[in-house]
Amino acid sequence: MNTVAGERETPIYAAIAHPARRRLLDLLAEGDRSVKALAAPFAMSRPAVSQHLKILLDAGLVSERRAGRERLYRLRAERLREVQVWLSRYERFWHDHLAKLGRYLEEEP
Amino acid sequence: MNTVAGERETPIYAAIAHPARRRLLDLLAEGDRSVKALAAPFAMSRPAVSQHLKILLDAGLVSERRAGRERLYRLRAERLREVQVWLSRYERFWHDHLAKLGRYLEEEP
DNA sequence: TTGACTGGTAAGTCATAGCTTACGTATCAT
DNA sequence: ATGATACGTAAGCTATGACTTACCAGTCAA
Repeated sequence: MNTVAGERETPIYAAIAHPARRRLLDLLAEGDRSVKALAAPFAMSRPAVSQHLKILLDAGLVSERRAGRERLYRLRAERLREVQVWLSRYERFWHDHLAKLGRYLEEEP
Repeated sequence: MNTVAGERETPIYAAIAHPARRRLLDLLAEGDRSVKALAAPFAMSRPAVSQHLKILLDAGLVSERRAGRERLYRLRAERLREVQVWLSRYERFWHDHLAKLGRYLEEEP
């Protein structure tokens, strides 16, 4: 059993694994929002939403600034690019018809 | 506190949240592999890899077929498209940044 | 048939994710 | 100054994710 080298973990994939956090990002894509505004559509408590926001914050997917007694969260979508880059290695599987044909020929010798 | 409607959860995001499972997909992108071959690069036990494979299987990201005493796993990359579609809503954020950067560089030679 | 492989699954442990309520702090309005 | 608002965080609970070892069944080779 050999070890996989350079296994440094990105918190981004775990951050977007939860549907509530993806929804939060979706809301923030429309513009900066306060915690209250972000929590409104959810059935869960506001502290729960705060905890989700912290996870997004730690992953660098959002930033926060204070405005009076509110805290406004802002989307940092650039961090999602890492995921897109990883996904791009698989694009050929649904874009490239030749690849499909190649795989078909492989399974039918 | 209103409820978010239609909160149907996809197992795909959770499936790709674990680095070992992303690595397994990466390995399978090179071609079909037996469990033994897939487990080789990992420090964890083979049953652990089997359990990861089951999660990928349940998410529809891989399929399995039997060949003698081996089980060959095959990538089903099309299922990743769902993630790419979600990500595409954020592409403009870094495309905008790049466009701005490009214009800035043109103005300041 | 016997023994070596391949690989799934059960059982058990440990850590942590995800929620709740309770509380503290800063800000604003009156 | 007082009370209401916005929010973070601590504490505690439960469920589950991620591993391990032990065991089982199926396949192949001698």
